Amino acid sequence: MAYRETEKMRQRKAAVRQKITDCTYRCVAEGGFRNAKVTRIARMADVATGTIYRHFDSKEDLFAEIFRRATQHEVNKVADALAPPGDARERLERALRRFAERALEGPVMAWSLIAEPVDPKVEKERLAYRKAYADLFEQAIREGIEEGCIPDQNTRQSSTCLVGAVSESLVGPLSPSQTGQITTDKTDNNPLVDTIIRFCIQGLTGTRR
Amino acid sequence: MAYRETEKMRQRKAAVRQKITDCTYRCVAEGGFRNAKVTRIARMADVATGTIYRHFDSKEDLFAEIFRRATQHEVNKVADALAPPGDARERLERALRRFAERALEGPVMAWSLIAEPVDPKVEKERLAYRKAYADLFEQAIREGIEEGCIPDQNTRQSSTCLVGAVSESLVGPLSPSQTGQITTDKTDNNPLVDTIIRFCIQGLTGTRR
DNA sequence: CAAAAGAATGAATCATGATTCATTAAACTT
DNA sequence: AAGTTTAATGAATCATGATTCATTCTTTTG
Repeated sequence: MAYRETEKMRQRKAAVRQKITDCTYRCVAEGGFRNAKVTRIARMADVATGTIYRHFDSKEDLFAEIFRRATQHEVNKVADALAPPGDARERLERALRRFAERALEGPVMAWSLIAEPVDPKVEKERLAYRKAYADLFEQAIREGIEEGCIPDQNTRQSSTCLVGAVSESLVGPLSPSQTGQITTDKTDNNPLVDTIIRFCIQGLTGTRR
Repeated sequence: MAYRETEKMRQRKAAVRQKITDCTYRCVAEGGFRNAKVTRIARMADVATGTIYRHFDSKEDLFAEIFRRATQHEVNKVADALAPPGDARERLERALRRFAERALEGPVMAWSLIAEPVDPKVEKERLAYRKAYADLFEQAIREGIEEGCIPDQNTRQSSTCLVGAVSESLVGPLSPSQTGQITTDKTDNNPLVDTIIRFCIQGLTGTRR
């Protein structure tokens, strides 16, 4: 017998793979999937282009993995914001705010996840992503209805309106090229976000705060 | 002297040009700008690919023209809906409904105009398009504020939220490939549209109808 | 260390589609 | 009808970028 994968090798391979995914993520965050050419990723990760194909069957597969990783992260953030105690309305407001702030911090990534055209395998991931958000918001709206602080309505459709209002307002206008035209101050008192949140909550509850 | 363009020729050229733009429009309506390859347009219009370059400097220019044509049409439709008498709230509701119905009738075109990534020259047209919508809605909101039927607010931002909520709800979910999964009944009593409109009006006015 | 196996390389190949341009056809003018 | 000018043609060329694969480098094992 002549060769068997050793632990050291396993780790080294994992490290390379990790570097590739990290660089892909960075490329996408910078300029969307359009911007993430295999050659560029390879250069950035300091490997040969062929190496990428040793770790992934195709660019599409690589992208799908990145997409999954990114969306899990985002959805978790929003889920976290929804978790703490409070009435449904408060919690929804918190979640929307988190969603909006995340989008403002990384508008290009947000746009890529929400709206950039992608290959079929990635589109499949996107469906799951949309569903995850819709489920989160829907659940909260439903709880609000039970609690009586939100009037009865089609929860799924409302949830979609929420995502639409926020994402279009924040990432739609400055979608592809023109980044950095929005004041991305880390502090969460961005008046734009406030306006959007108010619109959403009113759309949901039909009452002015 | 040897040659001077005659009326007949002028008309024939105009006809060819028209045929090219028509076919481009159809291609885009079917599958977005992605789908509108020069070769396909040429085949469809029954001209040689080179002929297209006799009428347009580049594909980008052709696209820009199509985009302009399409958006003028859409914006006019919405402006029409905004024109008839009524209080601002009624008129806004009518305009939003028109906007939504148009999007439902041609979801792919709507998506192309709103969200599909396009070349710089086309993106420039899109900015004008967005602005046209924003201006329309904004003006109506402002009138509503004066009339007292809409509370004071940032009219520009609210207007963006309107466009976002509607477009995401209608064309976002079924953006690229999967058309025809929505019940596109011509009758204007689509419950999905009703839900969205209600959400928007509430978001704007803060009152349940 | 030599043999064996896997990993990495990156130039070459393929695929897609826009654009060009030498050639042909058509339209005017006298 | 011959000469001149513009229009149309579509195969060839260019540009971009994904993918392959013969070759080279590393690791493992006896």
